[in-house]
Parts: sequence; C-alpha cells; structure tokens
Amino acid sequence: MTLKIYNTLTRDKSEFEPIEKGKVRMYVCGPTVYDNAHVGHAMSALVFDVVRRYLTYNGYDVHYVMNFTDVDDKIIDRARRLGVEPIDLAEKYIEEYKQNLQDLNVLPATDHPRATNEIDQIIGMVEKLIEKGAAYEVDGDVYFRVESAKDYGKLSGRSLDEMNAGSRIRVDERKENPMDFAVWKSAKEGEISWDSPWGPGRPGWHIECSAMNLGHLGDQIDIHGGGNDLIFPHHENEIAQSEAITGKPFARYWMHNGMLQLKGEKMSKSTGNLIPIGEFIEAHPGDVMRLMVISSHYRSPLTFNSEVIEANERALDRLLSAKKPAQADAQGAPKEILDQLANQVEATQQGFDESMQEDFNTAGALGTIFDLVRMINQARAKGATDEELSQAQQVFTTLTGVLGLELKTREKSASNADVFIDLLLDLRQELRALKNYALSDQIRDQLAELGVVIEDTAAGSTWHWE
RNA sequence: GGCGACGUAGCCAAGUUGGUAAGGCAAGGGUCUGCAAAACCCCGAUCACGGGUUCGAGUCCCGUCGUCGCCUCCA
Repeated sequence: MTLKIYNTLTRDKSEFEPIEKGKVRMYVCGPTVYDNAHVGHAMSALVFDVVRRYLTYNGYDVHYVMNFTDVDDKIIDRARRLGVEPIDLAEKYIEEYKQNLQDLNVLPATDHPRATNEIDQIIGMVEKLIEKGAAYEVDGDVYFRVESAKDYGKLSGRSLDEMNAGSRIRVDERKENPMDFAVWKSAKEGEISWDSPWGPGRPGWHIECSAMNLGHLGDQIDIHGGGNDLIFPHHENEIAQSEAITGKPFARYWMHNGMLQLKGEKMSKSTGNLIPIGEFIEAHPGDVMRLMVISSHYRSPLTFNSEVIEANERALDRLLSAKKPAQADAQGAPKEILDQLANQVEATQQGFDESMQEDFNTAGALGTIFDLVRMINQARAKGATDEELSQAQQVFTTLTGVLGLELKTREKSASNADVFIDLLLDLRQELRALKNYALSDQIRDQLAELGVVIEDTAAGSTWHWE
C-alpha cells in the first residue's frame, strides 16, 4: 500500500511512512469542554475516525489519542456564572461529548487524556523549558520565548517579523516579544489552581497538548490532526514547545480538516451560528452526518444546510437498498449479469483503495461504492439469489464499515405498536385481495401519516418507520 | 494589510503524474404495480472570467472578479 497524506508542514502530499513499522501514533486535538459540542466538532471527529479506521484496515496498529481540555478561561468563566465547580462542568461535557461520539459511531480513542490529569508532567515540562532558556517567568506567569525557536512559524508559514509588523495583538509590556505565549498562567484570586514553583496557577492551552503527546505517545508521533483553525497559534506553539523540550522533530504528518460552513460562515461559538451534535442526532441518523462529511474532501470547507442534509438522507436510503435480500421469487440471475456484478466488486475494491490512498479521498471512495450499489440492485432486480448477492454485499459492508457507516437496516420499530401495524397490514392484504382498493389505500395513507411506510412486493407487503 | 484555500451541471461533490469530465440529491421520461412505494433503465456540464505554455489543460503559469479560513478563544 502506498498511502499519500497531505502534510500541512511541508504543504505537499507525500507517502506515509510511520516511525515504527506497522504502528501509527496519532494525536487529534479534542474540544475544550465548556459547552455542548456542535456539528463542527463532529466533522473533525469523523474525519479522523475515518483516517484511523482506514489505517487499521490496512493492518496498522493505531494508537489514537484524543484529548480533552478541561481547564481554561472559558470553563472557569462559565462555571462561575453557573455557580458550579469548573471540574464538574468539564466532567459533564466530557461525558456528553463521549455520548455524541458514540452516537456518531466514532470509535473510542485508545486514550482520552485530560489536561488536569497531566499537571505534574506539565510542570516538569515548563521547568525544562526554563532550564533550556526557551521560557521565562514573570510575576508567576511563564512565557515561551518564541525567539528561542529558530524555525518558529514553519507550520503556519509565517515569520516573526511579519507577525509583529501587522500585529493586532495588544502588547503586554512584560513579554520580551509580543508573540511570546503563556505556558503557565498564574491564578487569579479564588480561581482553580495547582501549586507550582512559580506559585499557584494552571497550564497554558498549548502546553497541555504537548504534555499529553509526549506523555502518551512519546517524543515523536506520526500524525497530528485537528481543525485548520488550530494551525496558528495552537499547533505552531505545540511544535515550538515540544521540539524545544525533546530536541527532535515532533510530528511527521500534520493533517487539518476544513471548517464546516453554516450559512456560508464557519460554525462557531462566537458568532452564535451553531447546531449542537445532540440536536442533530435527535433529528437524523448519525450516518447522515457521517455521509455529509465523507462526501467531500476533508480539507475543503463543508457545506452544511438543510438541503444537503436532506440529500444525504436520501443517499443513505440508497446505500441501505444494497443490503436488501433477494426477491422472494428469485430464480437466479443470468450469467452475464453475475459476471458484471463480479467485475464491479473488483472495480469497487480497487477504486476504493485508489481513492483512499490519495490523501483519504472519501468522496471518490464513496462514488465507487455507489457504483456497486447500483450493480447489486440491478442483479437483484434481474433475479439474483441471496447466495449470488452475498459476496458483493459482504464487500459492500466491509467498505462502508471502513468509512464508519453503520447502515443499520431500519428496525421495524422500537415500540410495541408492531403487532397492531402487522394486523393492519394483514387486514389491508385481504381488502386488496377483494379489490377493495379504496379501503386498502386508506389504510396505507393513514399509516403513512403516522410515519409508517408500506412497500408492496410480489412476496407480500413490508413496512418500516419513515 | 499579511498568509492560505477554493470557484466543476438546479444543489452537494470527485477528478491521481495535463490527453477531451465519478458519484449523490433534485427535475423529466420509461419498466414494474390495481394505484403507490421500492428497485431498474434513459436523460444534463467544456469546468468563474481573460490571457499564456503545449500537438493537447478542469488539471501548469500570469492577471481579474468572487467566496471562505487564519492572523484573537475556536474542530
């Protein structure tokens, strides 16, 4: 396999080679847990879930770490306003996020570390940075000295000169360079804090990710992921800190997903245009969200609106159609059709890999899966038996599984109304036999209004919830 | 102002190293059906605009217009 990955650091696509053969160390920046997560977070989680699944599918042993930032200004502010402890607030949203991920069929990370569990490690790192002259303390705060990192700006493609020149940052006189950033923040009166050599305080945002990386994955990792809004300053700073500490190149491949666009704008807290994951999940299957994400390239912005949601709901139905069993009276399909089906299975397997290997081109991969769907349905329509369909359906299930699609066949229901609906269907069947179509259609229409969709086939009628 | 990405049919969207455009949704026509539904078949673009390189460009170069992201917390 020759997998190519677009690397933000080098700004090109290059062949993926892990540090250690057969193993992948992968870290993705998780959310700051001060409120419910929105579908933009879901996009990022889904993108990297697919990356992880594809690597696993190719035989890599993937160690996947996704962190939670569970202490920072926003958490503290919100907790204070709500009159609760910051830790409890964070805990609540961590649990909620984990549930969101489960609803989206995102595999749990190998580790889900949190900043507050890494304080000792962080303090140790800050000490080391000071020792090495890469950080300095002022009034209980510790700042990273950006000028100590000779290649600062290499990820985001900026230079310190440029940044300082057009700077919109209010200058803190205590800093040596306006771009210096906090690795340790002194606590204000009454704020949650931990003791440190510089007095009570808490970690800066960037250092915690460095700590969790180094602590859980080692000095060097293969893939570091996150939204492209994190490139600067977060990931830039993570590199500076980590490399200052270890003296080694930090992550080999930096992957960044594009932003989800709602009403033509990035979905974000500050502008108030957002949809919580929970809200979306209540209205649509998780597969719909996933389908939206994988039907475009992960680095592009994702168009998110009701039209696209609806289109993908239909697309999901179409995928589900491939799983349907043979017709009740299936006699076997003509050889010509079965040959075409076999060819399509092969073409799809090959096309899937070719697309995925090209920087995880999930949209292309999905396209070739839809080709298989059409061929399966065609074979079924031409009388293929379950036996004749089975191999193609297995491949279909495997490949959609690599993309993380659940494709749960719609259960008849989760309620105990089933027996009554079955009863109505039986009744309707008899009315149809008597050619009393007025009444039988009335049953169908009224059930439809209640969300029950009836499908008549040669072998009888079936139903499912809308 | 600086850095970066993008602009492909009504909508979403793919397009590997340049050789005449995947797929999904919608719309329309047809098969099947008592009628529907589902499924199947048929049907649509010269790729923002202008120039250039080339035998040949959506795919490389330059310019114009437009959209978006980052530069401040952010997936």
